[in-house]
Amino acid sequence: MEFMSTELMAPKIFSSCHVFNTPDFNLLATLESGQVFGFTKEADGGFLGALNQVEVRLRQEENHLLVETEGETVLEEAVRRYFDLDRDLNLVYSHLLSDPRLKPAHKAFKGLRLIRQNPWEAVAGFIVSANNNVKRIQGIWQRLSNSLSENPRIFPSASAIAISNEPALRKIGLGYRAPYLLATARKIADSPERLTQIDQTDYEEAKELLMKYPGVGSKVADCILLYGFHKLEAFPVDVWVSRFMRKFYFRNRKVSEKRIGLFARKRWDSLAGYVQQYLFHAARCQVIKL
DNA sequence: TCCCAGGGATGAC
DNA sequence: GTCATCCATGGG
Repeated sequence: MEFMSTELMAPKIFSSCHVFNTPDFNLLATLESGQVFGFTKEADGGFLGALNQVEVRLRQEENHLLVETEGETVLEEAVRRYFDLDRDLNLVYSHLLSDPRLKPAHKAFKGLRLIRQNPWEAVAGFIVSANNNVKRIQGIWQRLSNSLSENPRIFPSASAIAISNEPALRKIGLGYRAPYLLATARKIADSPERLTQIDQTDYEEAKELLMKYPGVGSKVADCILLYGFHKLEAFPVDVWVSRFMRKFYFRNRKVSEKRIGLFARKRWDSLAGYVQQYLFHAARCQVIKL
């Protein structure tokens, strides 16, 4: 499969660097916890990618987040909003610390924050994520950007994918997800307002609306609601979350993903999505043994 | 080689 | 409404 890795591309030189005071932030955990697929880690620990369709290099030095961009294009407010920097995480921590099963996740990943990414990118990314692994999703993300986007470092728009075709998407490696992504891109290119309206819709109805898009089932819809619309009661139940929840809260009984979601919302209420992110990352990284 | 991965669509019941 | 089966692909 031929695709240009970012390392082989001309090295990007950024002209300006913005510094953010971030006393309770963990960039590494935030970007490596499976919320976004478009950032590639560099040798010095920095990350190259795009934030709101703007190329950036991100780096953390102790209590400072450094955002390199071309010109003065990055708005202060946009970055704070993207990384949810103005949230007091102590409410999340109180959930994690009051439960011995979740404590290791706090210790390992304190400062992990939920990202508010572009809704379309969340839709596309998590359609690709179905029965897939993070490494492969990232590769597909890069190849979609390289082959279908005007700027190969930025993820293609819905319209750009809409004018593609199934064989091209299969060649990129989407497999059986190719027709799903294509059909959904075309629906969203046709009426983008149907997607953006979800922002003002409550969780339950928003989930139903999202599941009308091909390739979007219950779990993917929850991911889109959590990472694309910042609806924090969303509790995506993938294989890792399912294992964790069954082992620690359901005595290893087999329970439906729907029941797990209901249980989580009852227990952690409007912060269920945040708790999920910590426990998913901890389970997947084996910080918590399952 | 087999197993697994941030599951969804479909059809049977 | 729930449940089994099938679906591409590549990393481990």
